[in-house]
Amino acid sequence: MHSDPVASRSADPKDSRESKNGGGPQLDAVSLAIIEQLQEDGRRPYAAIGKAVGLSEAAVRQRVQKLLDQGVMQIVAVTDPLTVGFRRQAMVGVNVEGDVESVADALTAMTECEYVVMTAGSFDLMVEIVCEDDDHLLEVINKRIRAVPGVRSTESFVYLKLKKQTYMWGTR
Amino acid sequence: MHSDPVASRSADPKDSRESKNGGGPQLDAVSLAIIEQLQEDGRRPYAAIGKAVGLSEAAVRQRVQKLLDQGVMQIVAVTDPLTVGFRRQAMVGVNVEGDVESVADALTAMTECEYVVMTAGSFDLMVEIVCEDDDHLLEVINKRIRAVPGVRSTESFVYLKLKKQTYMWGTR
DNA sequence: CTTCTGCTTGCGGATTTCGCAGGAGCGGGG
DNA sequence: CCCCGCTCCTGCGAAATCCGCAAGCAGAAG
Repeated sequence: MHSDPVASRSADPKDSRESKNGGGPQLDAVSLAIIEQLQEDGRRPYAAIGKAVGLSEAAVRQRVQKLLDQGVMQIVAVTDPLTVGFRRQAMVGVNVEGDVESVADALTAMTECEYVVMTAGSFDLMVEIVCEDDDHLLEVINKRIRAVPGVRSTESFVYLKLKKQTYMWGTR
Repeated sequence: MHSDPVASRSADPKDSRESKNGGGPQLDAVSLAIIEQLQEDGRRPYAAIGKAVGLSEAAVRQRVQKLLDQGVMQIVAVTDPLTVGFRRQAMVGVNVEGDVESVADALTAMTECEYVVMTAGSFDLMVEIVCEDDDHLLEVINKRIRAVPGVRSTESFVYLKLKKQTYMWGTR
């Protein structure tokens, strides 16, 4: 099917150039190297980073600040959700009739949706849900997600065990 | 003397039994609050965190260090993979015959697998793949994953657009 | 040629990090 | 009961880092 609503880049009025994915190009090798350093340790001092990538401390500071301001990267603490009290997670595949992007926006607005991605394949959207317990999960999937206009059907994959979760893009 | 923005540690030591899962060193309310601070800004100074959670700078430093050592949390830079040069991503559902965990371990060992989780539902495993281009993705899915002993079948969902990616567990 | 952008060096002061020396609270023996 | 070991917190200097600023330089673009 070619009428897929993938053509967001031309028709979407609020498609700003700073949008998260479409436009984040100009990343040279040095910025890449800086990001790699911060992926190993988000608190590494600027001077140490500068030594590693061949830049002065001030230059690293400026580039990191710009990367942060541009939203290209963020420095945050990440945890295993189970450890912080969220016991039920699930990946939900969603089939949509009509505009996929508007449905995606609606799901993005839900705090329980940690991860929303438009996909090709037998699902139009994949959504990761993080909840506190079974009741919470049930409510989100059956009441909230399926209530979104355009959602045709959903299929749920409840997490049994998280085996791997890394943040090492670019550190290969 | 500090006020008490968060519940005192004497709340209830065995708040709720949970450590059954993949490793839940009981986290009290103060550590939770510290994590929340660092989820907003991974570089926030210890003194500022201490002011927010009602602890001294040194105490915050020790607790953060312990959380890091225990692997409960990590402070890292996260980016949109598209921005750093990985143009093809996919979620892959895997069906397994035999021991699911051994297959999961094999997939975990692959650098291209960013995310591996055992699930209930029509897939036994869900795996997120991050690749540089189409050839790379094709090779990983068709040559490497399907070559793992015990893999019965796979279904791929190629990412078209990443809509949301947050790391705000506990910050609700 | 001029402008603009980005990097470097250098500087000083404010801030933060870090190690270490106590001290308080809490069970478990003797 | 008291002592001991343990854990966690606090306080305090010393060292390192962060941060803003200024002047000079080089390359790219107009």
